[in-house]
Formats: sequence, structure tokens, C-alpha cells
Amino acid sequence: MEQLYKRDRHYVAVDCVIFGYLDGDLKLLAYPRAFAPYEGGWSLMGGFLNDDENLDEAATRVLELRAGLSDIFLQEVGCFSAINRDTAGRVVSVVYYALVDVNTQDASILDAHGAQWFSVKHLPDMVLDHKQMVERALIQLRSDANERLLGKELMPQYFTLLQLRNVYQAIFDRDLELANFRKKILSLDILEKQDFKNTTESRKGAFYFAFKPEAENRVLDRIVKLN
Amino acid sequence: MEQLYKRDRHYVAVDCVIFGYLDGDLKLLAYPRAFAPYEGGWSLMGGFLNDDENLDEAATRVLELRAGLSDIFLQEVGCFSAINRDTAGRVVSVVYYALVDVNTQDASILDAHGAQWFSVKHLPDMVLDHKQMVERALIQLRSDANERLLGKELMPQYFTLLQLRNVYQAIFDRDLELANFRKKILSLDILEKQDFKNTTESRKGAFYFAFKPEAENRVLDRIVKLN
DNA sequence: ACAAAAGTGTTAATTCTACACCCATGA
DNA sequence: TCATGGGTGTAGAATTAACACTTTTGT
Repeated sequence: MEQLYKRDRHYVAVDCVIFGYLDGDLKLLAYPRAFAPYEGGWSLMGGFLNDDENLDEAATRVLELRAGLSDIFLQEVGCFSAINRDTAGRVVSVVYYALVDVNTQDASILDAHGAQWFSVKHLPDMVLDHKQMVERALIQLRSDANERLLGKELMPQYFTLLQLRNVYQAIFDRDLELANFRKKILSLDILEKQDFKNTTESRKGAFYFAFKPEAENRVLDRIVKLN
Repeated sequence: MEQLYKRDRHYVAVDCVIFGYLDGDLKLLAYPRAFAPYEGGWSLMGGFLNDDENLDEAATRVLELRAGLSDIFLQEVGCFSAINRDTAGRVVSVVYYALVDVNTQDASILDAHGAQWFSVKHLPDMVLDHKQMVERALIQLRSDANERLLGKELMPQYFTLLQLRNVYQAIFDRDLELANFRKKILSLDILEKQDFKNTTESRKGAFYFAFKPEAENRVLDRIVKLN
């Protein structure tokens, strides 16, 4: 082994881009930074990597302990490592995005930290390079959503196809024909129709669907066509 | 700022999955590890991150100084951070893949390190978690190649459409109809036909093409259909 | 009965696929 | 002229896109 002790060591952080779905569009959860410099500036939830955990575990811990979000879908986005990206010292940050169902999470713990949801279409100014992190996370999310049928994580266990379409519209920020979206999604053979309906949004009622457990992570060719 | 000095610090490494195209298939460049443990085991080219460089710079430096490869296309793949992934200590590794044109690189410096090209279809056993790194890099490469028209980096400046198809066949490890590939690629409006031909591979000669400089990084919907 | 959302059907346009076929050239 | 890739054309299948239409049910 090369002599490790002669090498530079670095602070390694994780920063979490927390996405949620609310009121028809995709939201980012941002926190007012609790310490100087830039105290009070909008910031991602983050924390430092410890010796006794890997990066996934660190991100999970940060979300659970510091944001009160548990059992969350997490996906690595990439590293931000510019030398002066953090004014307080050299920190290599690994960005994750998280998808949370806004309704099943405890709002009080978010309020306690002063957290706020922002539409990704109107992001606030953010501390350090956090806005670039959000932008890269969004690109990654779209790419993933195109080949994986996400949405499970943003929605309740049972949902209607209209609700799923609305989530996809929010993720891609574009209109998707409902009739065609239905046919496309159903042809993927990934959802299971339930025998009960959601009647809160219409007289007729829309059948609920749920993800087939096995099919959850199947890689698909393409869900929404770009261009 | 939180008190950085109370946090754990970590060795951060970059490991480079070097892909090349040769004899009709995609190759990986592997090196015999020069130090214990696992001395002599096949390994990726890697190195540690210094305080005065970012990760891209570290990867570039490693390729240049240690592998003799300059002016190389590099793409981040992701982090490997399992606590015991490196038996000599806790090292967080960031994986990159590199695409190199085998013919324009100096073979002697590779030989000097005992480097060898392996077909990605028959990878050797590798040290630590390097084989998983290669597998993730390959997934990333395929995904990128599908939306970016890579190949520029694996081939000479001027190339025929047959050569480009052969590279794509190697990347995706599957046959692609030449006639349909031609039409698809040309419809993307990304290549510029030259007015001279390659006559080494046929009597008739095939026109050379080159990438349009502006279009280089355009994001495309999909180049090869999966399934 | 009617309004409103759920869900189905239909058609045209586009893209994919699999071939057949013609072209240019050196030997 | 013939063998060999280079390059084009085309027909059928599959997918996509746009929009019309039918169904259900609370009021």
C-alpha cells in the first residue's frame, strides 16, 4: 500500500436535494443556514461523513436526524469539489437527491428548522454552490424518471393514473397527454390495478393503482420522449 | 461555519476506468498493482486527491502523470465509500471513466507499467472493488453514449460511418443494422461529411465524417433503442 | 338529465426494422 | 467483369400524438 499517512486528508460532506410534490409542481426543501458565514441563507440539508459510515448511510443519517425524514429514497448525483467552494475550508461534497411524499412527513419538524418548500421553477438564491447542486440533481432526477418510473416515492401507496401523470408533468415541467400517458404506463406492466377507487376527485371515481413489488426497479427504454 | 476541525477527515482517491476501442470491441486498460497487499493484482489507475486540486484535476493528473495519457475525455461515474473497501485504510474513491483513442496514444509508456488491454466481455479478476467500478462505469458509458453521440474520443478526427457503428456495437455489445444506423445518425445533424474518402477498407472508398464542433455535446433523445 | 372526470377508441404521423437493391472501383 | 464494401430505397411493424367519443355517478 502507498503510505496513506503522507496523503492529504479531506472533509467529506453530503448535501441532500430534497424533492417533494405539492400543488401540481415539484418542490425543493430548503433550510435557512444556521451558522456563519451566510447565516440565514437558503441551503440544502447536509452534514459531514463520519469514519464509521459510508456515504449512503451518512445521507440517510442527515435526513433522519437533521430533517426528520425517514425511510427515504436517495440517489447519488455526483461530487462537488472545487477548492474554494466552501469558504470555511476545503470540503468535498457528495450530492444526493431525495424524494419524499410531502403528505406523509411530519410538517412540524420541518417548521422547527424553518424549512420551506420552493417550486423548482422559482428557486431562491442559495448559499455557496447549492443552486448548481439542485440543477444537477434535477437533471439526474429527470434522467432516472425516464428509465425507472419514479413517483412511488413522491406519492401515497395507492394512487390514480391522473396523479401519476401530474407527478411526471411536474418532474419534466411539461404537459403530457393523459390518454397517451395511461396507455404508455400500463403497457409497461409495472402497475397493479386495485379493486377500489378514489372518489374524492370525481363523481365516477378513478381506480387506484400500486407498483408491482418485483417490477419496482426495472430499467425501461424510455418513458417520456424528449424534444 | 460548523467547526470543521471536530469532524473526521478522509483520504479521497480517484480511480479511472480507461476504455479504448480495438479490434472491434471495447477494452479496459488495467495495471498490475505495484504495492502490497494484492501486489500484482489487476487494478485501475488511481491516485489520491490533493488539497490544491479538484477531483477532475486529480483524475486528469493521474492519467497524465501515471498513465501517460493526455487530453482525455473524462466523466464522473460515482463514489465508492464502503468502510472496508480498501484494506489498508478508510478511503473514499471517486470513479471516473476515460475514453482514449488507442492508436494515438504512446504504447511504450503503457508497456513500461505493464498495463494491458482487456475486453470488457472478459474482464480479469481485479483488486478490491475495482471490478464493480468497471461495471458501473460501463453502465454510465452506455447511458451517456445513448444521449450524447460519443465515439469522438475513441476514434480519429475523421472516421467513416461504419467505424462509428463498430464503436457503438462495441459499447452496447450488440449488432446494429448499418443502413438504419446511418440514417439515424445522419438525421441527428451532428456530423459533417468531408470531401475525401477512406480507401483502405474498400475499393469504392467510404466518405469520412467529423463531428460538427458546436453540436458536440447536444443532448439527444435516444440513439439506440433498448429491449 | 347533466356536469365533470374516468376511461376507451381511432386515425394520422413518425420512427424502427429488416431487407433488397444499386453504385463505384481495383484487381 | 466480378467481388466487395459503400450507400440508398422501401414496405411493414411499432410507437407516438392528437383528439373524439363513451362511461359512470352525485347532484
